[in-house]
Amino acid sequence: MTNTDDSALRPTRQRRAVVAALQECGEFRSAQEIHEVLRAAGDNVGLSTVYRALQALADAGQVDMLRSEAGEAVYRHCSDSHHHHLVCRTCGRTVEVEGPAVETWTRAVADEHGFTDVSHTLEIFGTCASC
Amino acid sequence: MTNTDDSALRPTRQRRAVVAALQECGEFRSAQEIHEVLRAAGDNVGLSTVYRALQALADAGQVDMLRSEAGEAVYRHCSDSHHHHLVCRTCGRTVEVEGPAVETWTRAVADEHGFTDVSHTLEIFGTCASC
DNA sequence: ATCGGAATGAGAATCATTGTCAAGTCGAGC
DNA sequence: GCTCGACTTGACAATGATTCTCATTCCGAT
Repeated sequence: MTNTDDSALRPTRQRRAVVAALQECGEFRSAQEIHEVLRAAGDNVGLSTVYRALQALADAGQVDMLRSEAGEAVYRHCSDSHHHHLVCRTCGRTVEVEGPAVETWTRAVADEHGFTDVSHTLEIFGTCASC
Repeated sequence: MTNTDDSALRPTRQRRAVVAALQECGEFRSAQEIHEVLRAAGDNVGLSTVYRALQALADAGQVDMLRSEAGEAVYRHCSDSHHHHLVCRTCGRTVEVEGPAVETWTRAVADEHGFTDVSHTLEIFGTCASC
């Protein structure tokens, strides 16, 4: 809608660093954690910048954002297609899962009650085999 | 499990007030909002107390807690059975919905990947007919 | 190389939530 | 009805994530 597509995200050193960190890590990480990682790696990136980069990436759909059970925003580099997450609440290991039936169901339920412009959030938390 | 059931929640004036406010309201409200409502009604209840009461009620399963899109914890008095919510993002109207298939599916997916001690969150947001 | 606008960063500011601890309240037993 | 100890409360400080501010810096088209 409001996405003019010429949103023009300038590929700066800092943004590249954030993207790289997310790709290397593979799990959901908070802005603060990413900031730590970058700092540890010698990349000096301001905390505000990390927050801004992550939000921009999330808005652009290049990363997934969800809230941990503690309520913090955590980010992860994911595949493009719509999917949900099965997350280990101990080690953070994440499995992308798809549930066509769930998508269908949510839409049906929303229709049934006259709701339009529907979106949904679904996350599964658990303890993985190795934890 | 850890629930000894003799959890003994003393029914104090403040806790009663919080419960009453939730029941009257019927929609998801934040701790701060409940605090406002009580204060406006002349019931003087400390903010900390409201937070504690809501957490206790949520733990006891007497109210549902979820995070608004802004990330704040919001509470609502709900039926006992496990269910999810279809929430109007304009007026806040809430419909409780049940999806046995979803429950089954989440458990199956978790099992399949060796996850145990599984929980899940599922909320549907949309615009209701009158909005 | 230059210019304008976008991006950065250090720190302050905000805001929900939690912790602290002395004072108040409940209710079982006398 | 009165007492005592345990549970609760509340005013305020403390925490911690996130956002804001704004002067400085960087990007990239000209």
